[in-house]
Amino acid sequence: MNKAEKKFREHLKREGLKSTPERMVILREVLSAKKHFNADELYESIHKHNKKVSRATVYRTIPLLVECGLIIETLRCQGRVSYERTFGFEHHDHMVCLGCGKIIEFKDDRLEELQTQICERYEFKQVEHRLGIRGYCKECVVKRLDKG
Amino acid sequence: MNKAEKKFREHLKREGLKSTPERMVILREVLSAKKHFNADELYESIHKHNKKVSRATVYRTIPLLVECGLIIETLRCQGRVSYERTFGFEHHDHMVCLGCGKIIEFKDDRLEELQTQICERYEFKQVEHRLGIRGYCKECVVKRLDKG
DNA sequence: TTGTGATTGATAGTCATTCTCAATAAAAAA
DNA sequence: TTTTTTATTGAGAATGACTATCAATCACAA
Repeated sequence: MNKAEKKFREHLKREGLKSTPERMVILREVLSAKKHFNADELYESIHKHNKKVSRATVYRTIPLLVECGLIIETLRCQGRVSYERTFGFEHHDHMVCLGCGKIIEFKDDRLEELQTQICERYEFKQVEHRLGIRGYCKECVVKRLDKG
Repeated sequence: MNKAEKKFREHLKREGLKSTPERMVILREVLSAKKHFNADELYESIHKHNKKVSRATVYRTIPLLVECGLIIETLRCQGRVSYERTFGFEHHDHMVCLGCGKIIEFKDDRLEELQTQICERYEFKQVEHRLGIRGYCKECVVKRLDKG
């Protein structure tokens, strides 16, 4: 049992919920998921490994993982909610290329500091923040120039 | 005919699209809309003024207004896309209170500058950016303390 | 072991949004 | 001014991501 599983089990117990095998399967899949994933991708990934967990169960488990702090909701892609792991990862932000859909992750301590100051200015107690920048990666900038 | 309408008409013409009365009605409503609105609110607002424009037309027109730079998509509220005017407004960002839903708008030039630098670092040509901070406003912080 | 209530699976339901298509209309061309 | 072209409309059907339902099962506390 790894740390993430332990964290999840404790969270479930604290909330008066049960640690079912399905929930553990989903967690395991999340821990090996690619960087950004949506509910459907997670469901399919589980099924690719011959684990039979219903789609509804996947959807139901996601908010539990979010509450537990193991994953967060991140950039929407094609209007769909997507998630990424937070367990063992540092907070970061994203640039999304409108051309090719590439996601560039970045972290800048100055940004973190500035956000903290801004929140203090408004006496706002921050829980989470997200910066999303949309535009064109360098490859697409070149491509768009070529196209005229 | 005001500047926004002129801008919209020119954009439509440039794109080989038509300036229909319905589109102008929708634009007028957008210009008098409250700060943040969703498609349904816009539709209802139009109907409150006895203007008969179909819901589908409202949905169809929104992306045109976005392309034209008159409105932008902004914070999602209850999973629904919401919009706000950009015409005649400065870019700003949002803090959303998880307690009461209040939206605090803010602008900080240091943030704008930093984002520009970050984009330069990655050679990313920025089209738009959004920072959303979620947490608790000072009233809700107090309320939550009271509750224990 | 028993009892309780959470959880599952699979499908029906929901709802914001988009699609369809015949009729209409904006605007360019004649 | 009239005709032509094609974009656009309205209204309801369709879509699809996500949630609700419910009988059966199961995790876990006693």
